[in-house]
Amino acid sequence: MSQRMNTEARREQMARAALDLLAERGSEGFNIADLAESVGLVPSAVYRHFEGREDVLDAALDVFRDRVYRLVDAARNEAENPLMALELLLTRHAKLIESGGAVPYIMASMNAPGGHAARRSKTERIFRGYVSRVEAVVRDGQVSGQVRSDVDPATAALLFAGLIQPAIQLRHAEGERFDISAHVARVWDLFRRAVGHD
Amino acid sequence: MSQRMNTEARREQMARAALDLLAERGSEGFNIADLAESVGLVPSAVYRHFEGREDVLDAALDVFRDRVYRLVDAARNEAENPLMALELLLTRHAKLIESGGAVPYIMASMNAPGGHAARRSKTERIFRGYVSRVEAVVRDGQVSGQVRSDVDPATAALLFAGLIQPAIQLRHAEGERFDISAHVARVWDLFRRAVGHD
DNA sequence: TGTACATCAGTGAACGCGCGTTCACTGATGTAC
DNA sequence: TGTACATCAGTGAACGCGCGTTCACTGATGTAC
Repeated sequence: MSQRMNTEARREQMARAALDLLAERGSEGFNIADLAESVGLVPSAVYRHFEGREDVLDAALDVFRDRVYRLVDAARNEAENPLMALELLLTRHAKLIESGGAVPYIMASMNAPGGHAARRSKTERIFRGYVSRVEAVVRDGQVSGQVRSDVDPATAALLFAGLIQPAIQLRHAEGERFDISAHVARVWDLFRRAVGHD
Repeated sequence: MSQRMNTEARREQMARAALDLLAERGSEGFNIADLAESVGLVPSAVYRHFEGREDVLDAALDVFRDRVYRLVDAARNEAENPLMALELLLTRHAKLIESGGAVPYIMASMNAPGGHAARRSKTERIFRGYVSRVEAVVRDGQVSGQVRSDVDPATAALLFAGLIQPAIQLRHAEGERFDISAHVARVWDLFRRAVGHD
C-alpha cells in the first residue's frame, strides 16, 4: 500500500496532476491510469476521491481557473499602472510557456470544439472571466489616460488574449527555436501602438 | 445497398464530411460510425476507401489546408492593396464563423495539445503555412508603404492570426449574442493602427 | 500506556461498453466476346 | 444486341482492445476506554 493521505489533500494533489497531464496531452489523451501513476497510486484509487473522469477534469479546471485569475490579479496589483500591468501579464504568460507551465496550453486548447458539454461550458466561463478581468485593466488604462478613450475595452481585451494564443502554438510546433520572449516583446509594441496615444 | 460511387469520389466526399464533423465535435468526438452515417453508409464501408481513422483525419486536413490557403490567396488576388487584402481575409473569416463553416473552428482547435503525433505535426505545418502567407501580404504592405517598415512581418502575421482566434471562442460560447462582424470591424481598426502609419 | 475497534485510503481482479477494424458475403456496374 | 465474367463498392456480423468503473478485500491510522 502506498503512502496514505486524507482525501482532501489527495484530491488537491490529483487535481493538480490532472492539470499537468491535460496540458501535455489534452483532454483527449488524458486517462485515469496515467493520472493514478503520476501520483504513485493504482487506477481504482482515483475513485476514492472523485466520482469519475469528468469529476477529475472539473477539479483540474478549478485549479486552472484559480491560477489564471491570480495571474491577472497579481499583475494588476504589482504594476505601477494599467499598461505596465498588461505588459507584465504578457511577459509572465511568456515565461510560463517557456517553462512548460500548464496554464497557457490549457487556455489555448479551450478553443477546441467538442468534448463533454458541461466541461466545455466551464472552460468558456473561465475564458470569459479572464477576458473580463483584462477588460477591467483596459478601463483602468482609459481612466489613467494611457489608453485612448475611443478604444472599446472588450475588443482590446480580446486582442490582448490573441497576442499569446498563436505564439503558444508556434512554440509548441517549433520548440526552442521559437523565441517566445522576443516575440512577445515585439507584439507588445504593436499592441501598445494599437490602444495607446500617438 | 446504398448508392455506389467510385472510390475517388467517395474518398473526397468522406474527407469533406469528416472535416464538418471535426469542426463540430473536434477530433476527440470524431468517430467512424457518425462519418459513415453522414454519407449514408455503414461503418465498415469507410474501410473500402481509407486505411483507418487516422487516414480519414489526414484526408480531412488536406481538404482543410486547401480551403484555408485558397482563402488567403483569393483575398490577396481580389483586393486592391495589401491592407485591404488582410481586411477582406478577416471579414471572410468572420463570415465563415457566422455561417458555421468548418475552417475557423479547425484553425482554433489546432492549438490543442495532445492527439496523434503525425496529425499534430500536420496541423502545425498547416498553421505555419497560413501564417507565412499572411506574412507575405504584410511584406507587400511594406513595399507599398501601407505598413511601417519597422514592423516585423512575422510578428504582424501572428498578431493577425490572433485577431480571430479569441473571437471564434466567444462566438462558440455566446452564440448569436456575440456579433462577430462588429467585433472584427473594431479589432481591425486596432490592427491597422498597430501596423500602419500614425 | 495499552488494547479493541472503527474508519477509510489504497489494492487488484474483473466487468462491460464503445468503437475501430476485419472478413466473408452480396450484388450492382462495366467489359469482353 | 445479348450473355458470361470480372471487378469492386457496400453489408453485417463478429472480434478485440483500451479504458473507465465496480467491488470485496486489506491494512494503516486515529480514537475510545
